[in-house]
Amino acid sequence: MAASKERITIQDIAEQSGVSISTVSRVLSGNAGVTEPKRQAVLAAVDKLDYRPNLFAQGLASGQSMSIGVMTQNFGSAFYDAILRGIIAGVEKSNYSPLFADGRWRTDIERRALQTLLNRRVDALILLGTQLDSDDLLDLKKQMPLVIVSRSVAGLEQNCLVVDNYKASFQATTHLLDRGHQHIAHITGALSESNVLRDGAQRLAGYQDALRKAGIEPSPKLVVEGSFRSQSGLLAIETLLTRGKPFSAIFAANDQMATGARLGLYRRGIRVPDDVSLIGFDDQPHSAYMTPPLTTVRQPAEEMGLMAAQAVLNQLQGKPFALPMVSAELIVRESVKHIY
Amino acid sequence: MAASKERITIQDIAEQSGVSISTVSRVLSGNAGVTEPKRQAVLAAVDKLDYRPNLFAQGLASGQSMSIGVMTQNFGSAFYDAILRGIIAGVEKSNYSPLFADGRWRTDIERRALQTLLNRRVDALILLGTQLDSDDLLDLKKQMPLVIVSRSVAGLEQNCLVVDNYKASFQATTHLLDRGHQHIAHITGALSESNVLRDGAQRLAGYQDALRKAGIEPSPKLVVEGSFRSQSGLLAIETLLTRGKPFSAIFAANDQMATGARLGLYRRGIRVPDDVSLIGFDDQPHSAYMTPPLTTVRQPAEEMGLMAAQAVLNQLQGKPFALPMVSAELIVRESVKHIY
DNA sequence: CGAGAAGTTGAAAGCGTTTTCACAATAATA
DNA sequence: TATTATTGTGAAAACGCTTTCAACTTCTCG
Repeated sequence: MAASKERITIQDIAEQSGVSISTVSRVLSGNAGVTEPKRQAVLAAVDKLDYRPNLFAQGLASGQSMSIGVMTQNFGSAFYDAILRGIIAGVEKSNYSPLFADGRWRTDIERRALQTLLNRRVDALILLGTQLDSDDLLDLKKQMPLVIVSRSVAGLEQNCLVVDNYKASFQATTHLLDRGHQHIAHITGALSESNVLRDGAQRLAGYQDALRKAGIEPSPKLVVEGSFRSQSGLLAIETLLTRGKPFSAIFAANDQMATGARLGLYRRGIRVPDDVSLIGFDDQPHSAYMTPPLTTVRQPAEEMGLMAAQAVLNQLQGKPFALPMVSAELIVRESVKHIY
Repeated sequence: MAASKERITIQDIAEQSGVSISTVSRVLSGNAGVTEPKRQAVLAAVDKLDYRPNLFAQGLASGQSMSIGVMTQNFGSAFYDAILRGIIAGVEKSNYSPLFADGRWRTDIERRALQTLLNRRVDALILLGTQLDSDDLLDLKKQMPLVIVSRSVAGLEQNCLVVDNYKASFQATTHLLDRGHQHIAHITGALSESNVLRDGAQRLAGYQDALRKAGIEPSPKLVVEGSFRSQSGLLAIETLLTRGKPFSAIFAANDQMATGARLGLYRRGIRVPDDVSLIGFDDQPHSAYMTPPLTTVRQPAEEMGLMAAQAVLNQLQGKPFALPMVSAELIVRESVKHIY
């Protein structure tokens, strides 16, 4: 565990095993032939002295940092954190290690964080829900392997890993319809924020189209714009109630807002699911423990992280890679009532 | 934004400003006198060419990486993530940048992750709830500035930042007593896990002593050991109910278990707080949105991160530093009923 | 058996900084 | 004014690795 007193270098290994440092470097990097006996000798020395190459020296000499920059938007977001875990797992068995940064959903902060990553000479980049504009992204893409998760960028479709929000949302709404609900409200995610977060818009579209397909014309009175935050879910209930148009179910564009909505209903003494049914989106860890447990749409976040990591690794090795559109899955729990 | 085509080096700056690279280095690092005109010239060149020193070269030459290793135990834990955010904020204005790793509460994984950090030559370390044994930690402490958050280690008291679990727990229990509760159950955190997670034990002690102080002998039948996970909170309700000893309130050692317990009560048709009152610990973001909103103990996680960062930065500069025991605060919401 | 191809190897040249060293220039002291 | 400190400065030596280059072996094949 403890690093030895004196830093040992490639020179030490060379002496210990009676070869030149070039040879040591070669056996360690593996990209050149070395006769077996020398190879063994070097390996033995490495093992004996517990040698660990100096990454700075390696980086300086080779121009590679053996690290992959990963930009999240918020440490603490259940969805993104799960992706992070997936990325860690995916990168684990490679020689690369991830370098994290947090954009905190603010373009200026993200740009600064990106600079830090770039300064550290990351060899590749994984961007989660980035706010950067497409020009910057296209530029980055030219410089190094790139994967963008949870946002699709025109011209970079190859490099984007997104879930089919529309379809998932369509399904969730259909689930409600199948259970006999006719008057279904929707709390949207943030809609306006320029190019970002179009997740919200896609989910809204899925909801509307599902309704139409069932022969129901979506009513503007039943959709209220949220911000993906719990608070906005709470507020949405007030708005909905004030508008006075009755509804028997609510589909929230994410679990946080569903949670907020749930509290709003509780405050008004409206029972879930007896009086109003509720569906969320994301399947946050705690959603399974809500009262009642929340029916929601699960995005395979961890798997997505894994896929992103794999794709980046493949690019790094010049191998082909593909990022299919991943589909989400409805998790049926107890927040939806069957109406007869 | 985009890095220029050709990497520009200190050499370019030297030429552009008509001085030697030594001088450039000096004005940039600031630790040697340079006459004002040259200084200005260099700065101008740096600005003009948008020069950014190569961190590898710097690291190699100076032996410093200008990075601080930060080990968390789980991306996705509300408490730890908040600390992470605090650390980021605290380190932001310095020249250092954080390097994150995830120990996932598994000693072997943590050791490996630590090695990665060490290989990257971090200049200092912040360890959150580490599982490493004290010998390793003492060893690390000798090598570099170190701050350990949320765990106290014998011989390293100076370097540990912990919250007063005992006191907070005592207060939470007292709150229940003050509201007239006599039969208070406790769902503990993980107790047995060797040296780690003694948070659980401290919270248990606080609970017991508060009871005793009120003249109530704590009953073993009312405490059930949990694991800090939601699931164990759910199970605990079953255990408690099976034991048959009545209780009017539950104090869970964290919010996750409180959430689990809440679901358990819901399943049994036991109302909160009408039939049973509930208190948690941690004040997770979503706890404010539970039904009913959960009374809980808030640890100032983000502030703790800030303090940890500051302490590490001070150490790095050879300045004195201190890590006071931070105290938690009871957040009264709606999950506790006043019994008359 | 001999010529060229292929495989091994060490010396040495970077990679882009920081830092030591020696020297020159300036300021302070006598 | 002559000496001695003090500063400011560039050349050059690290820092620890990768990679090119050239030399030397060892194969292959006609």
